[in-house]
Amino acid sequence: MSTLPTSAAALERPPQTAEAPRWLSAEEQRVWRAYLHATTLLEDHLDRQLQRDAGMPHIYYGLLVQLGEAPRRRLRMTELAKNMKITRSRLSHAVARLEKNGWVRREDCPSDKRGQFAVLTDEGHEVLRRTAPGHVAAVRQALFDRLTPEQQQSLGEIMRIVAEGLQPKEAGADLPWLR
Amino acid sequence: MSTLPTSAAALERPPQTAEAPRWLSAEEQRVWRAYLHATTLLEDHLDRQLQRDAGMPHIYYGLLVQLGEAPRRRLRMTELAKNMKITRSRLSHAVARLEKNGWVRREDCPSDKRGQFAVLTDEGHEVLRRTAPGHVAAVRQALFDRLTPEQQQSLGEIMRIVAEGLQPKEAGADLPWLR
DNA sequence: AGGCGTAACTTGAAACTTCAAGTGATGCGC
DNA sequence: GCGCATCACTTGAAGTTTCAAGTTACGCCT
Repeated sequence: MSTLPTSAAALERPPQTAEAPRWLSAEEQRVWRAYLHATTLLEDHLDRQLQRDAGMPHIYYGLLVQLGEAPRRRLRMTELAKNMKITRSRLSHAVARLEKNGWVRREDCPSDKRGQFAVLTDEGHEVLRRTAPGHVAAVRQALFDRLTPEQQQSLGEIMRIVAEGLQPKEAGADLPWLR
Repeated sequence: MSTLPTSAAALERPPQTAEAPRWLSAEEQRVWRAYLHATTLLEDHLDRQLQRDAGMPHIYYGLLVQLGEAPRRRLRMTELAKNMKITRSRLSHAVARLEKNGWVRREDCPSDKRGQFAVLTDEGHEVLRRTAPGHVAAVRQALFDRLTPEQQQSLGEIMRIVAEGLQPKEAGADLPWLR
């Protein structure tokens, strides 16, 4: 296909900029706005809740959770970034901050000298233990308590589909989505 | 109630920290993780799309859209912040940046000297006109094209419920949620 | 063994957000 | 018409994220 003459190529690629854009219908707009409102409000809500009760934003808390669930409470940086859907750069800065707090420690990977483990410290584990109940309560109150079981299930399906669609096509390949 | 003896008060307020926290079930966790993954990936995706094609992050784009839809292409700062579910402070900084780009202009409110209007400039309108099709396409591709009509409807309902729950209880009152 | 493309991770600066404090205006009670 | 609590908005600093560029190590190819 890429070897076709340019004129044919131009024909087969109807310039998207010239196509009449398919605007969102009134109903689609309502859905999209609701999505934006709900996600902004919820993120904001949980950020404040955790900043207040645990001294860190929501995503940092998520990092500790990941580490807490991992074997030996440690994860390679790239692995952790992948689990949390964030860039390595962002993770580097975040771990640096968590390290200053004494909640995470870095360890060299013995088998690959480029590699680093992020390890949950005992202090980190303790923070998690202390603040997890409050956080779960906040999530329940804002989300689960307001939805019927059917809605919860539906939400799960929808979110899986969306996440799936935005993720790398390849399974075991490298991580093209990580910048 | 607040005048009861402390012992009774202690009784009537079963210390929430002592209650056995209702952890998320395995299924609830799956839903919650899917939600977090999808929302992070989508936000990231749209931020990149708009940064690339319009030179601004998603939320700044949203501000322009709001202004574009408003009568006389202008909105009071507080109104705009409320529509977008962000704090006034954040909006102040954002508008300052958009002003530098020449996409928004501030105007004094004649009837209330404290007030400011954010006004969409012609350049701002032009940017919107030029980049809207691409953005709609991105939203469709990431979200609507992947969902059945039933799922779209369900998503709308769910998100309305969640947003509703996180918003100020009072209708016409002031804006307690704005910090 | 020596290159060389790439992987894993970090860094610094610029952009953005949050937080607390600050500036004037408003309007209401007296 | 004078306080004074509140409102509308801004500001600066500290914290976080992005972006591009950097460092070191790995693995493969010859």
